[in-house]
This record gives sequence, C-alpha cells and structure tokens, in this order.
Amino acid sequence: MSRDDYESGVGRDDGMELRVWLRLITCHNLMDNNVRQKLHQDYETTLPRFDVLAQLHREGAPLTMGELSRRLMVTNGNVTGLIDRLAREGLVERRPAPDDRRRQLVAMTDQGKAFFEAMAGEHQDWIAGMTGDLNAGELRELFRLLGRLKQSILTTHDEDNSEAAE
Amino acid sequence: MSRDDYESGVGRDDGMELRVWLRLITCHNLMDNNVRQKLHQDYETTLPRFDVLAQLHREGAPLTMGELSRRLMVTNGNVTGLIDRLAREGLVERRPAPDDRRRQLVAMTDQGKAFFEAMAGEHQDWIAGMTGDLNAGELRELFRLLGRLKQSILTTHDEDNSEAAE
DNA sequence: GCGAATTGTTTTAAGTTTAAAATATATAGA
DNA sequence: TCTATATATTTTAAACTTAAAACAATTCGC
Repeated sequence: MSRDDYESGVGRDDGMELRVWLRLITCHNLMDNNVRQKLHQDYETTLPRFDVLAQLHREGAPLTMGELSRRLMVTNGNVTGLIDRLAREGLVERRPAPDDRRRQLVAMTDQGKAFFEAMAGEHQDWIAGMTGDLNAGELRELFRLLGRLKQSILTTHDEDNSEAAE
Repeated sequence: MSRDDYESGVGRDDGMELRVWLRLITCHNLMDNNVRQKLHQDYETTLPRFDVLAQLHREGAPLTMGELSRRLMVTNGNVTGLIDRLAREGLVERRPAPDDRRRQLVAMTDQGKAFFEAMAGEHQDWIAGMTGDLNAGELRELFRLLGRLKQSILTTHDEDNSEAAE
C-alpha cells in the first residue's frame, strides 16, 4: 500500500532542485512517521518529547528554553508547552537560572534520563533498519551532500532581513 | 544567528545512519521553515494548504479525500480539516463521487488554480535559491542517493504487521 | 541611576496533526 | 437476501505548532 507519495505526478521537466526537495520530503515523512508510530506504540510518547529529551541528554546539562528552541528549530511558545507536559510527566524540571532571572533552565530528572536511555538504543536500531540498504560509502556520500545542502541553505536564504540595520 | 541546530552535540561515535538522519532532519527543517515563512508573508497561506493545491494541480483532475491523504502522507482526519478550510476560502470544492457515495471528490476552483499558479513559480525559485550552491552533478547524485534511501525505507520498515494473516 | 532598546519566556488565537471511535456505504459469502 | 467484512470519510480529544502580542528582566547610552 501507499505506493504513491509526495513525489507522484512531478512533471518530467521540473527542475532538478524541486525533484531533490520533493524526494527529501518523502524520505523525511516516511522515516518521521515510522519513528513517531513506534514511539507511540512502544513507549506511549511522542517525537517532540523524545527530541527534547535527546537534546538534554546529549548536552549532559540543563538547557535554557531559548537554547532548546534554537536546537529544535521550533518557536519559543512551542517549547513552553512541551516542557509543561514533560514536567507534568516528571521527566524534566524547571529551575530558575542563577545569573539571569529571565531564564529558565530545563533539567532532566533521573526518571527522564532513565526513560530516554531506555528508548535511545531502540531508536538507533529503527534508523539503522530503515537505512539498511545503503552501504557505508553511500551513507558517507549522502552525509556529505546533505552537508553541502545545509551550507547552501544557510548561506542563501538570508536576504530578507534588510531593515535590521536601521 | 541559529548556528546551532538538530545536529549539535551528536557524539562522535554515533552510527553514520543516525548522523545522516539528523542531517536530513536539519535540511528539511531549514527549508520547510523557510518556505512556510515565505508563504505566510507573501501569500498569507500555509504550507499544508499549498501542498493540497499542488497535488490537485499536478493531477489536473479532482482527487478523493483518501487519495490526498495517501499522497500527502497524513491522516484522513487531517485532510478533512484542510479541505474544510480551503473550501471556506473558495479555493477548492467538494463533489460527491458519481460511482461511490462514500467518496468525496475534491476539485480546484478557478480561483484556486489561479492562486496556486501565482505561487508556484516563486516557490520553485525559493527552492532553487536554497539549493544554489550545489552543481548539477551534486544534485543528481543527491537525488539518486535519496532514491536509494526511499527504497530502503519502503522495503525495510514493514516487519510489524505480523498479525494481519490471522 | 534612568529611560530606551534588547533579550528571554509565556500567553493567546488559530491552524495543523494524530489516533481512535463513529458513521456511512460498498462488497463478498453463506 | 442478509449478514459480516472491508472501505471511505468524518468526528473527537489531545497534543503540536506558529505568529504575534504581552510580560519580565537585562543591558546600553547617556
């Protein structure tokens, strides 16, 4: 089932840029939906919550709301709601930052750390499973080209902030 | 600003699969957020609505709710709400399918077609701009590798439906 | 120090999204 | 036919997400 997807019906003369973009969306959606569903079924949690815990776990220290917002590439208000729910579950806790009373530090609880570590290994297996057909060389080359794309996006797409100087 | 992103803090010994996945998420988020913001600023519309119109425009004919759901890779209920809002804006209209009274056909109105076509060219320019640093060979290779990834995902991630046979 | 601009977070309103249940119609088998 | 099963869509409740406004605290320039 679901042979069709985002790419279906792309005209044969669309630019290569658009075709790359549509295929990237397809891959993202397929993997994203798969991970989301497994987190729901196996751990009764959601991908955004997993992502917050992953950032905190990798940092190994509390992060501010704003830093989480930047790393997850979502708005501040979004993070507020996510942390509310994670705190209600007992997986993280808020602490006032000692040096700046505007800031909130978000720290994982022991329970949150244990919960994330229980998921993390399986999560990596899911990803490895889905990328299993690609050999090491293909993975490296894909990684390299995505790095090129990332740099291209970051250097190109900032021509709109032209009124910042006044 | 926003030098940090989803990838920051990846341990140096994480598998290459995970690193590819994180970088793919980063590229997707960067481009997705950029397109979303431009659609909002320039056309006062949203990416999901653009996506629905794009599918209808490419098909060149009405699509059922279910077919839209499959192509956009979102749930049926999601499409119901999207079509409600697009219909309220006068950009699409619902029609009962002639042969099957369960089905709803969704057709673009003339207004919807004109609106999409006004956006489509600029949309392609946005994508081309963001991918501008990659030459034709890199784009082709990225397209090919994403195709390999897509096939890998589709062939691998279906080992969970083991109770369907009884 | 004081006031203005900046930075960090939350709130608000609207839209998006999912999973699950409900509804309606069609199809297949006894 | 009649009933069970399957398919197509909508509804529901909760969560996610954004943009914009509001609020709070800091920093900067005088």
